[in-house]
Amino acid sequence: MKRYNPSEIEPKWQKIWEEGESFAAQDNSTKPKKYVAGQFPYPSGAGLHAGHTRVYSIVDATARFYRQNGYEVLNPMGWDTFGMPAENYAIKTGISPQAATKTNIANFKHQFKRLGVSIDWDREINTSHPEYYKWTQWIFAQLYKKGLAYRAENYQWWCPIDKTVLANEQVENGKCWRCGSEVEKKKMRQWFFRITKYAEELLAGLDDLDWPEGVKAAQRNWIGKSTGAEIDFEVEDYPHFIDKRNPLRSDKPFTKRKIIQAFVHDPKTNKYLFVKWKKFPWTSCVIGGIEGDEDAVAVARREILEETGYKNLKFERVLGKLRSEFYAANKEVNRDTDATQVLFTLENDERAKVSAEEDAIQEPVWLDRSECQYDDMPNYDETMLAFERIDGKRPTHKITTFTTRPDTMFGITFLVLAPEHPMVGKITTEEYAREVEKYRAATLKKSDIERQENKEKTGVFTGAYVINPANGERVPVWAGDFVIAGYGTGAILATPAHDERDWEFAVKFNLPIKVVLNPTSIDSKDLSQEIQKMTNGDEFNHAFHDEGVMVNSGEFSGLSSPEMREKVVKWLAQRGAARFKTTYKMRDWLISRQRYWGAPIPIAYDKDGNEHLIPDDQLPVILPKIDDYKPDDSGRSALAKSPEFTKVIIDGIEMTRETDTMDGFACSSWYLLRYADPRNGQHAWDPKKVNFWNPVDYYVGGEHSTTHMLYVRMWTMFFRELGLTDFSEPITKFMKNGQILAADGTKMSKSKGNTIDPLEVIDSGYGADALRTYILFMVPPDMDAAWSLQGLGGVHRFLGRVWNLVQEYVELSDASRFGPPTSCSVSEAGRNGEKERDNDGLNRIIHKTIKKVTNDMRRSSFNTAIAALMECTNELYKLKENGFNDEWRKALSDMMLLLAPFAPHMAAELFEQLGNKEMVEQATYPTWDEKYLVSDVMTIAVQVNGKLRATITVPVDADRAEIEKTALAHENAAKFIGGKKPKKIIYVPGKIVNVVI
RNA sequence: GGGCGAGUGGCGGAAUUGGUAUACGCGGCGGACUUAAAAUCCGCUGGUUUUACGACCUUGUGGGUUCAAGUCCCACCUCGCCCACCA
Repeated sequence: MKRYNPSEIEPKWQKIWEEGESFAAQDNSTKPKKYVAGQFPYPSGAGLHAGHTRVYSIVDATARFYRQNGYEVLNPMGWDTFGMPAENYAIKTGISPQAATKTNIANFKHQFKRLGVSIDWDREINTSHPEYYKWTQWIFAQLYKKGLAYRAENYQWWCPIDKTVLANEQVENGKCWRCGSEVEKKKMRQWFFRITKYAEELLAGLDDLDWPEGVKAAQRNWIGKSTGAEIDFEVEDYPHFIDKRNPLRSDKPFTKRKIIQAFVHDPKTNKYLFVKWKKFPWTSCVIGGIEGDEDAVAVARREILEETGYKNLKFERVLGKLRSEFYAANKEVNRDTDATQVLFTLENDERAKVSAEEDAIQEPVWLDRSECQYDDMPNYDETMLAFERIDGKRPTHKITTFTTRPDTMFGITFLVLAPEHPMVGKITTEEYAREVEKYRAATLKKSDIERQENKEKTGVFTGAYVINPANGERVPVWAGDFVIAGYGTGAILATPAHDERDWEFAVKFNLPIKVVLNPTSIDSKDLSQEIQKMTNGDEFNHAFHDEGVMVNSGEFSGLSSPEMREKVVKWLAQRGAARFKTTYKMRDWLISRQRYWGAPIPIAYDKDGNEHLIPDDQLPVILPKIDDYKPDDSGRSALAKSPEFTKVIIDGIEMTRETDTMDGFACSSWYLLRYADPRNGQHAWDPKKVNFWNPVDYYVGGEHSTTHMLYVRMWTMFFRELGLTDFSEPITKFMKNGQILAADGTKMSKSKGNTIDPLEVIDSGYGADALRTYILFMVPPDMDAAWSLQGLGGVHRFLGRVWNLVQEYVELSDASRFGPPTSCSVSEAGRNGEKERDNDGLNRIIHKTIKKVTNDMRRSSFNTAIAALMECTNELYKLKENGFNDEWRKALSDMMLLLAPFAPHMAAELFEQLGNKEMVEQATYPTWDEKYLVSDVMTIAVQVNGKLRATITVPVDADRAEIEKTALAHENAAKFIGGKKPKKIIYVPGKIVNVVI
C-alpha cells in the first residue's frame, strides 16, 4: 500500500492545473457568477507568511466550493507593488524598485502555486505596471474634472536635516526616524481627494452590507458623524489705531485712559445724538472718562446728561471697544485710550439744563447715520466699525464654534481655539502676543503621539473676549492644543460644568464653572453644591454631561436638555448667530506623496503655476528609471531631479510636471474592477464585464482594511455617477480574517524569531494540503489563532487516514476481493428494518456529512466542516470492519468532493484513483438526500423538572402518547417522578420529553 | 474615555432557531502490533462521589424570565482588539 506522500502528488496536480488552465474564469458564462478575492498582497522580499496562507486558504476553499457547485468563479490575483519598502530598499542598495518588484512577484507567484490555490493567473495585475497605472492616472483625471481632486495647503511633518517630508509613522517621539533630529510641521501644498463629499452615502450604505459588525462600526467611527450646531461669537472689538494728525512723540510719557463713547438713537427721527464743538471744527459723540471700576453705562448716562441735557434714555447694549493712541498737545502726553462704546435709545426729548461751562464749549446735534463721522478720529474705517454695530449689521470679527450641546449655551465661561486657528493671530492682544506665539510654535512641533500621551491640558489666554450671543456675557478666548484644528470649526465653546475636557481646562487655569444643567433626580441647589465640591477638588472631580433639566438659562430654564437644544439654536438662528450643523470626523483624503515609487500625478504647471491635466493621449505618465532614488533638497521626490521627466509640452506650451506621486491606496481602490477586464488597452474596463463580475461576492482581508475599504467604496460611488458601473457598493460580503499568532500566543515577528514559514511547513513533509486544512481547522476564520505544530500533526494524521482508507478500498476493489455484499446501505436494509447497524450505514454517514459540510461551507464555518469530515472518516473506519462493497466507490468519491476545497491535491489524486474520469474541481458537488437521514428509531431525552434523567429509544413513527408512556415508564425517570401525578408534560417532537411534577 | 467582541475541560474550540453542554482536534492514560522504537490501529479521558446503577456540581460572578438558559433580560467582574482630547 502506498503511503501518503504529499511531495509526490502535490507537484503532479499543480502541473496539471497549470497546463489545463483549470481555473480560468469565463466572461461569457451562462452560469451564475461568484467573485471571490483576498486583499491583494504587497510582494515583499520575505515571501509568503502565515497570514497570506490564511487569507488565501479561506478564499480558495470558498472559490473551489462555489466552482464545484456550478458557479462561474472568478478568483484572481495581483500585486500591490508601490510603496516605501521598495523605495527604501532602492536607496540602500541601488537596486531599482522595478527590478526588486519583478523578483519578488516571481517568488510570490511560485509560492502561491505551491499552495495549490485555484487562481486564474491570466488576470494577474500589477499596480506599478504602466498598463495599470495609466488608468489610475486616468481616474485621477476624472476626479479632477469633477472637482474631487484638488490641491490645498496642509501641515506635514518635515525633517530639516534630511529635508524631506515624513509620514506620521516615521516620526518617533518628535524625532526623525532616520537621522534623529527634531522634526517640525510645515505647511505644504498637497493633493486631496474630496471623500468628504461622500460621507453621508458611505455611512448610509453600510446598513445593507453583509460585513462583520465590527468592521462596519469601525467605518462609522471613522466617518464620525455628529449633529449639533455652529454658533457664532462676536469678538469684542478692540481695533487699534494711531491718530495720524497727532502722531506720538517719542520723548513724551504715555498715559492710559479709560473712556466711554456714548451713542443715542432717536427712533422717531432715526437720528443720532452728537456734540458739535464750538471752538474747534470737530463733531463727535459724547465722550467721558471712566474712573477705576466705574460702570461704563452709568458713566455714559451721566456724561450725556451733563453734556447734552437728555435724561430719558433706555440702555440698549454695549457695542464693543475701540482703542487709540495719539499725542494730546494740551497735556503734553502720549495718550492711550480704551473706549467702551455704549448705545442708548431716546425715550422722549425732555432735557435738563446743561451747565454753563459745557454749554460754552459744545452743543448737541442730531445727525443722520451717513453724517456720523467723528472728526477727531482720522481713520474713517475704524469709525464706521462702531456704526456698523449701531446698524445691527454683522460684526466684522466673529469666531464660529461647533458644539453638540448648544443646550449648555448659558454655561459658557470661555472659548478655546486650536493653536493653528487663523483667528488666534488676529485677536491676540499685544500683551499676550509673545506668549501665544511661543505656545503656537511649541504645539506645531509636538508630534501627534506626544499630543496623545500628554493628556495634561495646556493653553494660553489670548487677551481677547467674545460676547455670548445667548446672554451677552463677556467670554475670554484661549488657545489650547486639545482643540483640533481640522475638526468642526477648530474652535469650541467651553462649558466646564458639563464637559469633562472643559472641566479639566477650567480647573487647571482657574476659570469659572457655571452650572446650567441638573440631573432630574437632584434639585438645582443640590447640584450647585456638588459642583462646588468638585471645584474644591473634594469628592467630585468630573463634569455632569448627561441629559437633564436646564437651570440658570434665562427663559429656557426648566426645559429638558434635548428640548433646549432645539429651541436655543432656533432662537439664535433668528439673529443669524447659529445654525444646525452636521460634522464628520473624516477629512479629505491626502493622496500626494513626495516619493518616487508611486503612480505619478498626471498634472503639469504652466509658467504662472496654473494646473493643467495631462491629456488622455499623453497617458500614462511613465515613471522614468533613475539612478538616485533619494529625495532632493526641495523635499520633492527624486523625480524632481530628472529634467526629462519634469519637462512636458501640452498643446505646444512647455510646462513642468507635478513630481508628487499618488498614495498606494489610490492604486488599490479600483483593482477589484480591473480584474474583470485586466488586459483592456482602450479603457479602464468594459462596463459590461465589470457589471457581470462585480461587485465582489466574497472579499477577505485583515483588520487594517478600514480605510482601504472606505476608499474602494468612495471610488465605486464615483464610478457609478459616471455611469462606469451599475452598482455603488463594491463588496457585498466581507470576511475579516483573524491573525495567526506564534505558538506562545504573541504576534509573529522576525526579531523574535517565532515566525512560521509556510513553504518550510510544506517542504518538511506536511504538504500544502495539511497546512491549508490545519489553518482552516484551528479556529473560525475571523478569530486569532496560535500556531501549534501538534495541531498541524493532527490534521496531517487525519489526511493520512483518509489516504489509507481509500488505498485499502482501491486495492481490494482492483483485486476484486470484496466478500459478498453486506447490507450496509439504508436504501435497502434500512427500509426493511433488518439490522440495527443499518442506522449507521454507509449512505447515512455520507449523506449526513454532505449536509453538514455543505451548510458549514455556506456560512464559512470551515473548522466545523473539517470536523465533520474527520468524524465521517472515523465512522467509515468502523464501518469497514464489516467489509467493503461497490457502494463505497461512490461514497468515497463524494467524500473527496467534500474534501477538495481544503485539501485539493489529495482529493484530486484519490478521486482519480477511485476511477473517476472527471477532475475533482470540475465535478459536481454532492447533494444529500434526507431519506438517508431518517432512521427508524429516534432517541428522546427524558427530563423530570428540567433535569435529564434518561434517554429512550422509540420508533420514529411513535405518537406522542406512546412516547410519554415510555418516558414515564423508564426506571430512572419513574424514580424521580416518585408516583406523583405530572402537572404538565412538555414534548418537543423528536427531542425531549419534560415531565413537570 | 468611546466602540466592538469574548469569558465553556489540562489546551484550541463545538453547540446554526431557548430543547440531551463539552462535537472535532491537541495533550494525557491504557491496550494491540513490534526484539525495540517510530509509525499505525483500538479504547478511556469535565469535577466530586459511588463496588456498581446512579447522584450531585459545572459554560466569568450574582440575580431574573422559562417546563427548560452556554444561548434571552438586568447588574457586576475580567480579558482582548480597534479608535481615541472629535467638542
